[in-house]
Amino acid sequence: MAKSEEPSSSSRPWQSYHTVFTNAKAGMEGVDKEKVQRIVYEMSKGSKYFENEVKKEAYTKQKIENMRGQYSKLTAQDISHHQKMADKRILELEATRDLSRIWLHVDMDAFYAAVETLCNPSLKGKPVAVGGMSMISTASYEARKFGVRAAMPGFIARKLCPELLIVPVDFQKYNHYSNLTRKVFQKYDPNFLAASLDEAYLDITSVCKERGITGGEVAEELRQSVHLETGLTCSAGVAPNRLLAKVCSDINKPDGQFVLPNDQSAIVTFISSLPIRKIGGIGKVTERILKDVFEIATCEEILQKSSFICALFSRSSADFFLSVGLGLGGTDTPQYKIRKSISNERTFSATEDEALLFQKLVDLSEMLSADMQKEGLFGRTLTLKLKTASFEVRTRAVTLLRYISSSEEILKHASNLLKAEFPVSLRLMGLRMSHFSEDKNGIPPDPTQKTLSNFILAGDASGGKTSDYSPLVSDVCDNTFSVDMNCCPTYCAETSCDLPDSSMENQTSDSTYSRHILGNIKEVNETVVAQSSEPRPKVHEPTYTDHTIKSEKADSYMGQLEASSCDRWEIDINCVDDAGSVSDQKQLFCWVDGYKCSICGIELPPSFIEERQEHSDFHLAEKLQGEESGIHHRSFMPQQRAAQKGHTGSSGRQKKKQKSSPTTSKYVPIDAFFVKTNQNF
DNA sequence: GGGCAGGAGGTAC
DNA sequence: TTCCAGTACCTCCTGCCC
Repeated sequence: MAKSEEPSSSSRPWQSYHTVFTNAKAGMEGVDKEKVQRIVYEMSKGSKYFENEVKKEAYTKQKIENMRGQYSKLTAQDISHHQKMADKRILELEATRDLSRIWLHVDMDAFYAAVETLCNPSLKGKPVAVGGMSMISTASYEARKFGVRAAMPGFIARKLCPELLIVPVDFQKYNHYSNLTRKVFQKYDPNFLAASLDEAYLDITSVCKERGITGGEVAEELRQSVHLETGLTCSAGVAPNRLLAKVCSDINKPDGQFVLPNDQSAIVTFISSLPIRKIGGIGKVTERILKDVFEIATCEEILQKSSFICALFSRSSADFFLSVGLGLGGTDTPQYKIRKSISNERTFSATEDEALLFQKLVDLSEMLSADMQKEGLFGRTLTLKLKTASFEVRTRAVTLLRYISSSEEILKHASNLLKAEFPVSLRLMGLRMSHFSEDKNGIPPDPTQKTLSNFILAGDASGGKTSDYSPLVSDVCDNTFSVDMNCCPTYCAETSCDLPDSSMENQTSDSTYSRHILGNIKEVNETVVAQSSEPRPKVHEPTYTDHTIKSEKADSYMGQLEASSCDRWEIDINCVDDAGSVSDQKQLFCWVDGYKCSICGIELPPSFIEERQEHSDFHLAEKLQGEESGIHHRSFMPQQRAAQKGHTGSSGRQKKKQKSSPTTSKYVPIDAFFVKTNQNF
């Protein structure tokens, strides 16, 4: 959008198409950047991907403009104040400097491509890329000369280098060779940190001391050993910390090494001219922000602009930048790394066929469950990731009260998240599980912990075992994907009934999100009959004193909510009036002649899907809330109170959901800027 | 104010 | 011809709740 409108870029529009593909990478020094940029631009132009990139670019520009505005508003007094803070912080950070360790970073050279070449010598000396037409994982150094690189689509790579040989990925092979390299690494540091299949950090302090040799000598020996064991070459960097070691390993790639002595003045000299982009954690966007807002291009300049950094960034971001300016990085060896999440995602041809999308979700659920079970993991936050046909990425999450791992349970909750997005055309779906149980059996780590979930569960003070879970997959399959597809845009198939007994845990209230959304209808003492082909259990007649909603009741709520998602539902309300008599009311909601509301007569054509949905929801909520106000004068259980408050949250969540659309131009506060601060450097 | 949750965005490989 | 990945981590924000 904006970029092609700029006069400077009108004759060469590709120059303002900011792609990572022109960024310097080892082996790409002599590449004709302009040519690469033009080809990438021309191959991308007009595609949905391109359009999305343009949107993202506009977002970044806005971010930069906002920061520039803040920057220019800083008064001399502000700057002086922040300079003092920065100086103080720099002293504090400097005090943490540890020059006693020697770190070695090993990086295999074009690992996947090298393994393929090793296994198939006919590839030697030829431009090789590992991956497919849609994406390339690694490119050989011969291919890099043409501008081909990792994370580039194969069809663009082929355009850049018509002779390019594209080899499919084979992780079995890479794992095998990776294990061979790791056996070597282990000899030098049994606790080495594997950053990926082809990278590792080794603390070689002890080896150097014990054998009386330098870091450079260890690196030389290790590289030879790796080559002997695998036939592959690697590059190494030796430095006092991991951040610098990683930078160093890139300097003499391929098959080379660089040593930065454990000496502060050497570090200062090294850092002074180092481009910020060389630092792990500073990517395309961060680099642009630092350059365009602060005019910072090298690490040294970070310190020169430290007052502005402290003024405009959050504490943790500022700390990260100042550390980079000082050449500080990780020197300790973490005892163990705890997995935080596990996920899988798949890209496919864009489709809005809900049955097809559901099948993909089934596959993902099974894959995720299998992966979790392999590692003995139980999680309670499930995140659905979607990429629309226009490359817009959405994530939708739900945190459950219980830790789960079975594919049925995953699918049940994932389905609810997915159906709330319908109708939608997707090209990618993914599932991520996080919030793992410390206990391998899925028992919450600390039931007394003061969390909202526990608060809601407090009614079950006995801590009794939850009832066996009855998979609701059939519900999901039968109801969710066969109903009128004007489905509810909110996650509403989950219910949030009162939880006076633990048996409810499984069937209900396992969604904070739904708790918010459903808070407004949950206190209604009624039975709602969904118009579903699925036979529903018979529901008992509730009374004043009947706070205990059994699982069947939960099921009926579920039916109600599913019904609310549709264009037609019927409420069958048994409400209790002040005199204690029970009245029976029925109200049918449907679209008469396909467009007229049976309740209020408003006309909305079928194409107004969201509007109709909102309208349907409105009547349902109106009805239920009306009854709620009439029948509930009794005191609430704690759980009920929580859920009542959750009600007010629904609007916030909904609002947020709307706001989250990437198409919405958002004002981004300065603090919204992100910088990765604690990687294993 | 602090913790939690959901969502977005950035980064690395 | 083909037409932009998958996994995992992190920070930050907003909104809500206690």
